[in-house]
Amino acid sequence: MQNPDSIPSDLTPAQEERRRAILEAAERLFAEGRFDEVLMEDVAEEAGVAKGTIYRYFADKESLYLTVLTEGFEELQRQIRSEAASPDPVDRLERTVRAVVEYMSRNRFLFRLMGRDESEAARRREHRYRWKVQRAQLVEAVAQVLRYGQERGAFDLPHLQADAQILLGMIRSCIRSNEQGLAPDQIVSEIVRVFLHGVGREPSRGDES
Amino acid sequence: MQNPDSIPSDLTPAQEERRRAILEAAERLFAEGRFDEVLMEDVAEEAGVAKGTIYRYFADKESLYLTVLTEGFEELQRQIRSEAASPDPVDRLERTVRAVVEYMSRNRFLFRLMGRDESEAARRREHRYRWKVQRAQLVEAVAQVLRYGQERGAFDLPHLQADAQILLGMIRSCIRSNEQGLAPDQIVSEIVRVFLHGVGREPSRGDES
DNA sequence: GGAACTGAACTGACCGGTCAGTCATCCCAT
DNA sequence: ATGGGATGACTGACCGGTCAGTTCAGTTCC
Repeated sequence: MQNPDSIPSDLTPAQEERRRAILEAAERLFAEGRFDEVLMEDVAEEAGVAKGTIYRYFADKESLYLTVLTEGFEELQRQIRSEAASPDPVDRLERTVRAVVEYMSRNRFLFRLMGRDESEAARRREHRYRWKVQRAQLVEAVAQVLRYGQERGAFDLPHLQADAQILLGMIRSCIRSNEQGLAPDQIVSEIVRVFLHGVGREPSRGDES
Repeated sequence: MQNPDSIPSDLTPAQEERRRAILEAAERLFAEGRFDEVLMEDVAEEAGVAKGTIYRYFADKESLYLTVLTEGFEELQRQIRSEAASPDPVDRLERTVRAVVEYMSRNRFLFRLMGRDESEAARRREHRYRWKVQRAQLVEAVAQVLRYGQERGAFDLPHLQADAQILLGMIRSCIRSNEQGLAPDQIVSEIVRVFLHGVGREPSRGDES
């Protein structure tokens, strides 16, 4: 840990592969157990690597944990940004929601980790900060999509940041609840429906698509 | 822990008080740190009690943790049920949301813990089960309120359980994001607004209150 | 008087992190 | 081409610190 070269930044392909194996193992284990319940030995075994090797790629358990989070978020953000290119605001929203839903369904782990608070994720200042930034960027990516619609008069968002958070929260909850069926497409359309039109039926006017 | 009387079920008022002090201390600490970061010694100190005393009321750390969760949820459910008595569906919804928002703002800890997954909360089968039931009951309490509106034709909810989850998710996210101001009342009304009417502006009709 | 509590010391399991030794690979000298 | 030796990644038994949980002699409260 104190050894400065213990975390090399340029890796050979083979090393890259190992690093990835460790990260994926950690992902899986951290997703289904508490931090203290996940043993470095288990991570090593799951990754098909000796315990000591982990410490060649990550300074310590804490930083392994944080890296899992960070890289997951980065990937998700990339997905969102690459998907949100449609000119129609509603369409763009739908694509964004779909990107998040799909990513999170595929990576159940990140979905769980995402809900945990910064205090949970990282005790150390430096770590907590990275995590906070990460989260903020994700929210911002979503907010971007909403702002686009707002500027074109398609959405009405008095609290843009809060509304982006709300949308993410809706997705999160919906995926969690999805133990009772519902295909990804259904989830996406239900979320978009509620987010755009709400669940209220105006009794006065009888409008429904 | 192996001592069968170590967790007495009928307590004198003074003992009740002690138990509560321990629980509240644990609440605070678990809210701001990871399970493994919270030391029983700290809990004892925070509660103004000797470490050994904790073990007169709780079998072990795990069960203390679970009790914090469980009793918090029970309290929240009580709040919801007592608050949701208005005959008007929308009003009832709003009161429910307010109850949750207020409770969670007051008990930041529960808000955090609530987001954690069952696997996170409790490794042991027995515990995980209790926690799962707890969550389900909370969702059910909210779903109840929605169903009421549904039956009166005020809401349109194709996936009642999912929609209850969505609503809870919205609240959760909104409170989290609330580091940027927003009074509880604002939060409540924004959530209710989005949940009922959505953020979409129908460009065809120009209706807005 | 005795049950419950204190506080401080104690125990021992447990697990993060280490490091001496092993192994694979590559390179150069023959 | 080939052996041998240098380099550095990898291994896993081991170490040491940390805490959950216990114990106990003394105290407080009922």
